[in-house]
Amino acid sequence: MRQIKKPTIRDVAQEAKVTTSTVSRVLNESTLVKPRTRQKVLDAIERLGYIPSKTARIFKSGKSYILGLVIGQSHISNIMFNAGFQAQFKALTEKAHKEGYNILLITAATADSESYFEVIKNQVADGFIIFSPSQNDTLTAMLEEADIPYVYNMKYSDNPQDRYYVSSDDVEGGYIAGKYLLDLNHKHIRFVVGSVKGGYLPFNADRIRGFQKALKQYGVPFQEEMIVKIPGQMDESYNGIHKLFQTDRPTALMISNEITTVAALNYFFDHGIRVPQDLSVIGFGPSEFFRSLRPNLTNVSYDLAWSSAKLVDLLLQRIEGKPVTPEMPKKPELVIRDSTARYSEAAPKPS
Amino acid sequence: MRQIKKPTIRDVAQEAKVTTSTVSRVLNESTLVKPRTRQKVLDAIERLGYIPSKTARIFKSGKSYILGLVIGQSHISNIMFNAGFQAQFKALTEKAHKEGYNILLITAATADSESYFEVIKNQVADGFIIFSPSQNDTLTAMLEEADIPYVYNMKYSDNPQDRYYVSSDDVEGGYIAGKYLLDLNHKHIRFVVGSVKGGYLPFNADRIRGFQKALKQYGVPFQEEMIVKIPGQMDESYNGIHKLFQTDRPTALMISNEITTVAALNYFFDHGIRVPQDLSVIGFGPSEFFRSLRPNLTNVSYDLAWSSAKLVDLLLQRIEGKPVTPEMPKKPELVIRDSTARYSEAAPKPS
DNA sequence: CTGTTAGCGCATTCAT
DNA sequence: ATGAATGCGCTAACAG
Repeated sequence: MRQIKKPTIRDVAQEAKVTTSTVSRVLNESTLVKPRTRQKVLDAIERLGYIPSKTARIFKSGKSYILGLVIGQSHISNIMFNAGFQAQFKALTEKAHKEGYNILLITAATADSESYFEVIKNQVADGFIIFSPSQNDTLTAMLEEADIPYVYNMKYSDNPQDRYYVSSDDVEGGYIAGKYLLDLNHKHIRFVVGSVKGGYLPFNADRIRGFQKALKQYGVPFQEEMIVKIPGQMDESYNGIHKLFQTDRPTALMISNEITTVAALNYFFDHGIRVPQDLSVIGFGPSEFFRSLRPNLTNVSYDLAWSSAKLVDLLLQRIEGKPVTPEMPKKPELVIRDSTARYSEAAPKPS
Repeated sequence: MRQIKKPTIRDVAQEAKVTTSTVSRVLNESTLVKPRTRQKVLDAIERLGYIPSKTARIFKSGKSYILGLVIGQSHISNIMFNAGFQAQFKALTEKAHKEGYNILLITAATADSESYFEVIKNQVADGFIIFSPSQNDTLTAMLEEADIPYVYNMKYSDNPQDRYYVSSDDVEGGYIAGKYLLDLNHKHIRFVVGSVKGGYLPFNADRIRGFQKALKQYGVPFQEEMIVKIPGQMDESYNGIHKLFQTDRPTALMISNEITTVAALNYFFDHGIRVPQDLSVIGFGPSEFFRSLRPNLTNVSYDLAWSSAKLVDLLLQRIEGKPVTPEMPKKPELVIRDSTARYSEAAPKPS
């Protein structure tokens, strides 16, 4: 029954008593193949169980209809359980499939330019969606040099030339969160963010900037200790929150990472800190996620489905060599739920 | 600076004043290329910015080092936010990368055999990891016929010949959960499971079987209403739990799906049903997930990292044509945490 | 140690 | 409407 070797287009041609050209024509639904010959070929294909070699087709056409999604290996564990990543990932794959592409998941050993480029250049894909490495200037240069289409999932440079990304307005995000808390009379606010090698990811830097803008507007002086760096994994976050609350008792918290948010809520649950009675909490990320938490969390809501779809569009434009139409960053919205309350001195304080 | 066309191995050969064979040899670090020529070639490569065509290499070698992960499009939304899937997915990609493979995410329009086969056969991948479609007998036959290496993520057949999967012992899972609740004096138990087209997924059927075994052992008669079918998405689950608790007040719940578990906990939070005081709850899935819930959930713990790695091993064995060594299903363990308590009449009942 | 030759499976000229 | 011939980029067998 089974062939020793998989049948090729030649076997089909022979079986159908035609040439490979004809077979190729019926495969590609070419114009004008006589119905009779066409049927002969189809029969032969059926009889042999012939499947055209995708590999050869890619080789010939130069198009794989594959989009590479590049992530640093060290990030993958953390990132995979992050609600924002999940939302992006889902939107990315759905959009890609809608456009006839599949997603190839690529991980680099580390999150630096060299490691990224090393894996990217050896991959079969028409273009790459890159989850930004720690530094990406050299990576960008290398990709340009090699003429490889790419897009980044976030703002990756301050050079206005570098506009191959779709972002949200993160300054606005930090601003509306801060402003809302200040409106609620909070002054003792802490902004919990992740940190990479002591610095901030660009979007966190922007959010902090927005937060500072709100503070200034309300005449509250910014102090360094308002920014609290806590790692983004569950246990480390829990410990980080613990450490914070041993020395400090803010009345409001902004948390830039979803996993840290869950860890914080768990910590508050475990230690009888009531949200929002004792503490107001604002999260950042996809709204559906915060809606599934208890208490329902007030959050700065990002439309990741939208930005992910735009990102794929952008990449496809680059692949097709079309001029790229940059997208305006979408403003995030504040969704007010049950985790934020007005601060007053009279409010019960945790012991 | 940039070439009109990407340089090929021929361009390099010309530039280095050697033949393509020699270039190929240095690319493949072949034995015995004179250091001097080797350096000449390397220089030429550097000068031209040459990158070997992965596509051509795949075409030649027939090996892509890509593993296809096949999911029904209708499932992808639900599956992506499911803790068990995430854990599998993460473990799968990490293991694949460790073995030098990348994961290509493939979605089929629907979850039936024809749709699955249609996308699979047109993909470039050395083998496929298939998240089981609703019915897979014909799919399996077609894959065998086409000589495509595949494995399923779960038991997909009762034919002992069909052993291309790695599973856990789900009968045991249902059994230990039921037994523990019975030990705690619960009799009014409900087992919440998903359902597909009115039937159960094989692993749920097994878990139910295990539950029945426990009941029998304790002399508690099984009744149909002990099994509650609730869809696996967040909102539908919430509504399903709501509906259940309007007509029924079990003292203990086993929940076969992680999202449904979260939805249920949210419902209990919203309606003042205390866990475990008013209701004991047992979840099924990866332990880390249930540990991140509040209250900390007692759960039947599956080692998805282990089974996923084994699954990749199995697939690689098939790809390499090695005889397949089937793996014994691993027994899940009951991890007792804070969501289960002994039942006594005196216990406070919700109003 | 290096060059010559052939061919992987397919699509695409160019003839007929 | 179909066949014959060519080549995509690379590797490998065979010479030399």
